[in-house]
Amino acid sequence: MKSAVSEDSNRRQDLLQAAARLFKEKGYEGASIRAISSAVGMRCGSPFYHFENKQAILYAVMEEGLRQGLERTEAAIDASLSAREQFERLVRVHLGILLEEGNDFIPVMLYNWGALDKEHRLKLIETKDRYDRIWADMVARLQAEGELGDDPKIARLLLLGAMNFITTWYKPDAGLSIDGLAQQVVRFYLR
Amino acid sequence: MKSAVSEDSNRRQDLLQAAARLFKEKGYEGASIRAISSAVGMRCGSPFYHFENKQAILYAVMEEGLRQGLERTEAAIDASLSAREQFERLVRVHLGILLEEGNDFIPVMLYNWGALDKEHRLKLIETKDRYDRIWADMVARLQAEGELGDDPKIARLLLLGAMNFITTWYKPDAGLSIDGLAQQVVRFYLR
DNA sequence: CCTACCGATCGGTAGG
DNA sequence: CCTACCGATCGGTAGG
Repeated sequence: MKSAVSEDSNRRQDLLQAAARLFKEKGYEGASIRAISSAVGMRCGSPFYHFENKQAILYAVMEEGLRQGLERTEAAIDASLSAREQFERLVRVHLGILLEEGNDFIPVMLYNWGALDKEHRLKLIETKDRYDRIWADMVARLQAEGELGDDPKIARLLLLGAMNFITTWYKPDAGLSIDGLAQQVVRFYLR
Repeated sequence: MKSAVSEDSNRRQDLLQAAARLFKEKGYEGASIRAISSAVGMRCGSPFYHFENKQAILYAVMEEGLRQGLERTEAAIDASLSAREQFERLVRVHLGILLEEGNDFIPVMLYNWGALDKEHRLKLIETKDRYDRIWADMVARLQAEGELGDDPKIARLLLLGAMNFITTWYKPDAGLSIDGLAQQVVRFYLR
């Protein structure tokens, strides 16, 4: 008897992981189905047993990223924490989502959003909004303590933008840990 | 008799502009030579009269961006300004380089750096470093007045990252001018 | 999931 | 800069 997670879904997950890594490295158009297939030891026709087409793979990568990211982020919320403590946690979790090994899903979403079909985009917006709301609340708490500039939308966008852009230059082996980076980010914004 | 700027270089410039716009919109791999050609009314073989290959177009786009950007940025430096005034000017210029219509060169560089050949990349690093030095000096001045977090490298990267990421969501027609945005950025960082 | 294959499109070239 | 073309690669499919 097979386990609850069937071998089929294992292979599907393998494809998703490989696709995420390659989409992040080379972009959606730059990563071919052949490259994704051979990264998991398949032939170039086989991914279409798991996904309808290449767009569906891109969509699944982003959906998986949002699912994982929202789960981790919501798990980091604790009403008993001070604003500063809560901020420290959210920053650390967000940087983990962006930079930890194997976490290529959200970077793919950030930098290949324009490659996704409009209909697929609409299906993700609701989840993205839940994300944004968490950060909007966080910014509101910090502003209530006089900690950030006064336009809440700009504050949120600049804050997240600064973190999101780290994806483009961060190298795991350059002597700067994600924990260290998270501390620096917090110290930069909350003095 | 022809003018100093020959028609040849006009067509080359047209190609560069169209390539920058399409690379920004669709990414390097997503924008075909055919699309770039037809955007300027050429046939698909003609760009190779002006450029050796597609990589050379990408390189030329980035080089043009750096050239224009550095020129504007250096022109904005004025030793008689206060740190805050200097910061306001640099932010405005940087946002202009990123967001003004027709300024697609630097965004292409920021988001397609990985698509450029290693040898080409090396040839641009010197100019990029001049850019970074200007901002490093700016950050040092602000820190000397106690205005930013204390790690200079992180401060520079987060500051520029927050601005650079604006490229991914800014829409010129959404009621937020670049001037207004620049003011918000300054107010966010220097309270 | 593989084999064998398809039409379309790609970057690039020769010759004018 | 166009015409006409090339080999390579692409996403995707039928049949098993």
